[in-house]
Amino acid sequence: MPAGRFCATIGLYRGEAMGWTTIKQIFSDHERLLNRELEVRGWIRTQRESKNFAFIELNDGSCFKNLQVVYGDSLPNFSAAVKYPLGSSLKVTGTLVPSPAAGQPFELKAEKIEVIGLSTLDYPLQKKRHTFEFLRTIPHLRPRTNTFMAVFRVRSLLAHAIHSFLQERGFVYVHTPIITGSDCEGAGQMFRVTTLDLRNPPRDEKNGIDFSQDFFGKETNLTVSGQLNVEGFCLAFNKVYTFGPTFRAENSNTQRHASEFWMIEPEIAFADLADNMQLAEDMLKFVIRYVLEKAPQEMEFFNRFIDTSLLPRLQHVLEAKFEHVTYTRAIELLQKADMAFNFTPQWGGDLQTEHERYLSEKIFQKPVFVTDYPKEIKAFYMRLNDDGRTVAAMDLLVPDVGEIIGGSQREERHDVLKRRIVEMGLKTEDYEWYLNLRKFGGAPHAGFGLGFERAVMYLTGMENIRDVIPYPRTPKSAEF
RNA sequence: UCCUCAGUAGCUCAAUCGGCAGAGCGGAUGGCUGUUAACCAUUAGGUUGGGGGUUCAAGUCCCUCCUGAGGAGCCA
Repeated sequence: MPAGRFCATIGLYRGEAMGWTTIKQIFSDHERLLNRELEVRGWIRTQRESKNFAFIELNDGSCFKNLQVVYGDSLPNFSAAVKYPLGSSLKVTGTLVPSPAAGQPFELKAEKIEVIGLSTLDYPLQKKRHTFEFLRTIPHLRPRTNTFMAVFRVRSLLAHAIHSFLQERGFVYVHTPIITGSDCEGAGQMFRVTTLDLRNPPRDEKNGIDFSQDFFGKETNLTVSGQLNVEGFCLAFNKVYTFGPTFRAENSNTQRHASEFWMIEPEIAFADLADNMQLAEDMLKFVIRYVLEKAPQEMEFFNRFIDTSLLPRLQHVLEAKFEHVTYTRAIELLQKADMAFNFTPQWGGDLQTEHERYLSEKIFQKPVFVTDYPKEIKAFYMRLNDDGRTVAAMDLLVPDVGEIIGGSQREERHDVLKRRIVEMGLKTEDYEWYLNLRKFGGAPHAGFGLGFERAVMYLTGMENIRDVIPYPRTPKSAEF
């Protein structure tokens, strides 16, 4: 049968019960299922054959583990089956029996092996280790590998964990717009959204581009943050959050940056910076605990093959109280450090990556909140402290990943906020609606942004953001 | 965007001073009665990222472009 043709009868989806047994069910209920006749459906991960018998490692996606299928030359299609290429999808019926060999407690002794979809000999995934770089060239196939099946299951669980944590605490999920009409969100370069003919755009009287003829009648872009929008909902619902895609057109080429990524932005009213940090710490601990509980096989795999210090480190984070240090104190600690930095730590300057790493990995060796940065290096909406020089901002630095959370208490005083907008060289008319939130019953409020992919990296030990996004988008790369 | 490194068989890599382009894995063929990245034997497989240049001779040296990785900046 040629590849791409289907021959076996396809079962219908029947809700939770699929009409056949999943490998997950077999692993969780193998004592009851032993010596029973079962049907499974999955893909050949690997196959080993001898003269009169053969083994297939079958994975059906229901769980991390493979099911060993054993079959002999009593099957009429034995000689054909040993040549089914890796990746082929099968329907196997047989009896679950105890395995006589070490390596697996049980196996499926096949009585019938039917091809659902044959693969071909040029299937790119081989019975050997592949580099992540190579697997990035086949993002549509890499979920069929151990590592990526584990990564993307954890990614899914982590998303659920975040929703669970926030929903259980009464947070309202707000879908802030992805297309934004304001170019003033203040977080980097944006992707333009337009239906104008780029080869021949309409011109205005100054020979500029006439955006009044564009789809929305003005310039529009993809969002770089939902924060400003969600603040309006925060001052109605009190506890709110966004969780959606975010787009940055920065030409960033690092392991930690992507052009399209997901971000979680909780925002709480009648709250200050300390409440904000407590929320961040509780949330991070909750989701770590959740993923460890729901994906023990995957996490064990990461700890064994990706990062051997992963589980001890996560356990340590669960037990530790996160550190808190002011920016001013952090600069002092860095200046006293017995370490030759490429950039000398100096009050008023940004913390360099090397400084952040030194703080979280050497001095504290656990997650650390750095707070109260100089107002000049932070966004206009962050609340001005009483000293007049710093703002109520916080960054959470974690070992190995770096900045995973950035947040602040927001400036709730109308006059101070207006002054800060002017000081930062921004136009007050662009922020009229935002200032109005302070005018019509404002309240102290605070929030933060959690980079979802960075959290996935932190929980899995994966070092490159391109390996925790199904189809990553980075500069010069938007294939598939 | 800047700095550094890399690109050779399907994959992972080697090729000494510029001198016949190789190995392992994967594939094919055969063998093997319990394999676990199975094992043993045989075998096929190449526009050395693209373009240009130097040279009797270029995978190797020079120029240029493309792609990838690591670091920096920006940030989540």
